[in-house]
Amino acid sequence: MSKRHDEVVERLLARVREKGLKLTPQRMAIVRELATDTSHPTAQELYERLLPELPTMSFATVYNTLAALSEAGLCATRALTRGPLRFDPNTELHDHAVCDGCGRVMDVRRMRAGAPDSLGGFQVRAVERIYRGLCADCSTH
Amino acid sequence: MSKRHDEVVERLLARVREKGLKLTPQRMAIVRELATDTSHPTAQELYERLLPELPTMSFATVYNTLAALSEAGLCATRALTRGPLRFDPNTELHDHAVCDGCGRVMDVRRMRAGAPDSLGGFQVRAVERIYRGLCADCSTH
DNA sequence: ATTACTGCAAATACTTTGCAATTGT
DNA sequence: ACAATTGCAAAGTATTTGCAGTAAT
Repeated sequence: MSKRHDEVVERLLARVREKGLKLTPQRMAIVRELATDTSHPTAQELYERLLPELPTMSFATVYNTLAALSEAGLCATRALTRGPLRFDPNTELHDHAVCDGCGRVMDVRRMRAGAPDSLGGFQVRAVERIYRGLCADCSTH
Repeated sequence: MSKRHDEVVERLLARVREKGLKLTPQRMAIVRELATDTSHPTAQELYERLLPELPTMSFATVYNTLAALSEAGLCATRALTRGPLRFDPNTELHDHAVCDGCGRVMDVRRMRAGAPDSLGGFQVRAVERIYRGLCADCSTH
C-alpha cells in the first residue's frame, strides 16, 4: 500500500465525510478498496474482496454504499457491457476501452477536448467514448 | 406505414433469410417492428407492442430472436444505461445521445471520422460515443 | 438523541435455458 | 424429413426494498 494510494483513499474518505455520509467500517473498507482500483470492479467483486476482512457485511451494504457514493458524485456507475454495473472512482471526464474478448475495462485518457455542447435540442453535459476491441492479451492469445 | 418503411423492412427480412434464419411469423413481426424504430426499444417494449397481434408469443421468443439477429449482425445490442438492454436496427457506426432525465436514447450521426486503431496494446475495432445530457423535453420542462 | 446505516430476507427486474411440441425449409 | 424455432416454465443473474436492530454523529 503506497503513500500515494493512502492519499487517494484519504481524499475520498474526506469527501464522503463532507457529503454528510456516515463513515462506517463497511464504508471505509469499500472506499479504500475502490479508491485506487482502475479495474472498474462490480459490486460482487468488491464484496468478495472485502469478505475476508468483514465477514458479516452483506452484499446489500455494498450495493447501497456504492449507490450512495454514486448519488453523491463520489464515484461513477458505468454500464459499458451487458452484465453487472461497474464502479469507477474516477469521476473526471475520461474514456473507456472495453475488451470484447475478456470484458476487461480500461481507462483511456481523453485525447482531445472539443465536443458540441448541444445537438439539436439536446443539451450535452458530457461525452463518453467507448473503444471496443481486443486487449493486448486477447489479441495475441 | 410509408413506402420507405416497407423497403427497410423488406431489406432486413431479406438479410435474415440470407443468414439462413427461419422466417417465422413471430420473427417477421419483430423485424417489422424493429426495422425502422430509432427509439432503441427494449425486448419488453417490443413484446408489449406485438402482443395484441400475436397474443400467444412468449417473451423468450422476443429475447431469443433479438439475440439471433444480434448474433447474425443484423441488429445491435446496446448497454447504454442501467436497466434492460436496448436493440438498435442500425448497425452502422454511429453515436448515441442518452437523456439523463427520461432515459431516452437518440441516434447521433457521426460527425468526424478518425479514431486511433490502437491504444497501447489494445486493438480498437470501433469507437462509440455517448452524449449524456438532457433532451429538448427534459431541459425545458 | 437523532438519524442514517447495517444485515437479513424477500421482492423485483432482467436474461437465459431445457424441453416437448410445432413449423419453416 | 430435418433442423430450427416456439411456448412454457423454471432457473439463473442482477438490483432493490422493508424492516428491526445498531452505530455514527
